[in-house]
Amino acid sequence: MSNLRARQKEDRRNRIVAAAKTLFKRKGYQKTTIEGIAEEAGVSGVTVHNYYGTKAGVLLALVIDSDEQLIKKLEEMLTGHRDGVVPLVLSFARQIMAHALQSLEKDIWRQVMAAVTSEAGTQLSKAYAKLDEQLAFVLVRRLETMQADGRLGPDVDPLHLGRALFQLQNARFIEFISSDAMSEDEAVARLRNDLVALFAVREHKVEPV
Amino acid sequence: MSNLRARQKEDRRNRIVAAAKTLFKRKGYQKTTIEGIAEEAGVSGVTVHNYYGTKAGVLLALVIDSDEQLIKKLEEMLTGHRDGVVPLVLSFARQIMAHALQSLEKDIWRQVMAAVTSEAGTQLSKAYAKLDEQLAFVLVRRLETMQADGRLGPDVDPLHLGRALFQLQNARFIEFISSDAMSEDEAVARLRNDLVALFAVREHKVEPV
DNA sequence: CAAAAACTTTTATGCAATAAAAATTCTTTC
DNA sequence: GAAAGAATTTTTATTGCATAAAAGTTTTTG
Repeated sequence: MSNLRARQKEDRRNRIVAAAKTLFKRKGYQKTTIEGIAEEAGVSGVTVHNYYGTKAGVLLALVIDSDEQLIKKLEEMLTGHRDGVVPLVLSFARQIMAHALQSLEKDIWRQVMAAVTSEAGTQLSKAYAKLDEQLAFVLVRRLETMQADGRLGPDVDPLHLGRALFQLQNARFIEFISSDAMSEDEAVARLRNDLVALFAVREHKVEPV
Repeated sequence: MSNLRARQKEDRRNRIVAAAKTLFKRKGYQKTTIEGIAEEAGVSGVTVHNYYGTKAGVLLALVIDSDEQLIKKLEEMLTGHRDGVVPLVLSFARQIMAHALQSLEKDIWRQVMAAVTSEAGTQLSKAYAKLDEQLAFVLVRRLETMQADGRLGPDVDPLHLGRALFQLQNARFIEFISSDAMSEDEAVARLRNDLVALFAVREHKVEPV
C-alpha cells in the first residue's frame, strides 16, 4: 500500500502547477514569486523547489501539459490534408503559434525557450525535447502519406525532411515569440519565403565535407 | 571637453568585460559572481549592473565582441568557395561551431542563447540579433556569387535562401551546444540530412494560406 | 504499536537584481 | 583657479531565487 504517499505527491504536483498557471496568467512571470505559488498551492516554498528545481521548471511543467494536447489537435487537423508540402508546414506553424498565444503570453514563452536551453540536461528539459520530437513526427507521418499518394517525390526521405521542416518552423516560432511586434502573418510569411527559396534549389552532386 | 568622462567609462567597460572573460573561463559561469567581476575590474558591483543590466548581459557583450571577428573570418574563408550550396553551408556551420568552442564552453553558450531570448528587446540582445543578420548575409553574398557564376539556378532568391539556410544552421548549432555529448561531426551530419532532404523536394504550385 | 523510512517544513546563507541616498569626481563658469 | 553644478559611482538596503542542513511530521513496515 505504498499509495497514499504517491497520491499526495501527485496531488501536490497538480496543485503547484495549477497555482503557477493561475498566477503567471494573472500577474505575469516576473511578478509571480515561488513563495506565492507555494502559498496558493498550500505547500512551502522549498517544496516547490524540491519538486521543480527552479521557477522556470514549474513553467516548463505547465507548458509540457498543454503541449500534449497540442499534438493531438495537430494530428487531427492535418489528417486528410490534401495539399503540398508548403501549405502543410504553414498550417502546422499557424496552429502552433495560435495554440501558444492561447495558453500564455509571448513574454512567458520567452522564459520557456530560455529555460529549455539554459537548463538543458534536466528531466523537464528532456521531456520538452521529447515533445518537440513528437511534433516533428506529426510532420513526418503526413509526409509519408503524401509520398504514398504520389504527392511527394520518391527520392525524398520523409524522416529527414520532416525534421528539417520542424527545425525551420521552430526557428521562426522563436523569432515570433521573441518580438512582441511580430504578427502570426508576418511569421508565416517568413516561413513561406524560407520554404519557397529552399525548394527552388536544384543541387546535383553532394560531396562529403 | 567632455572627454575624460567618456574615456573613463569606455575604460571601465573594457575592464569589466575583460574581467568577466577571465573569470568565466577560469571558474565557469555559475561560480563567477558579479561582485567577483567587479572586484577584478576595480569597480563596485552595482556599477556592473548599471553598465550591463544582468550577469548574462556582461556575457552577451563579451560574445558580441568575439563574434565580430568571426564574421570577418567567415567572409575570408568562404570567398573563393567553388562548391555547391550544401558544402558551403556545412563549411559555414563547421566554422561557427569551431569558433564557438574555441572561445567559450558549451555550458556558457547555453547561457548566451538563453539570455538572447529571455532578454529580447534589450540593447545587447538587439546587437546580437544584428550580428546574426550579418552572419546570414555572409551566406547571401556567397549565394549571389554562385548565382552569377551559374552554379545556382536563376529562379532562386539568394536573400531568402541565405536567411533560411542560416536559420537551419542556427537551429542545429543550438542543438549542438545544448548537449555536451553532441560532436561537431554529428551536428554537421544532421545539417546535411536537412539540406539533402529539403533540396530533394520538387514542389510545383505554392498556394496562399 | 513502535521503529524506520520518506517527506516536508523550518532555518540559514549566498547571490542576482533593483532602488534610493550619500559620496566622489569631473566640468563649467565666474 | 576656485567654487558651484552636473554626472557618475559607491554605499546601503531590500526582495526574491536557489540551495543546504537540521528539525519536525506523517506514512509505512515489521
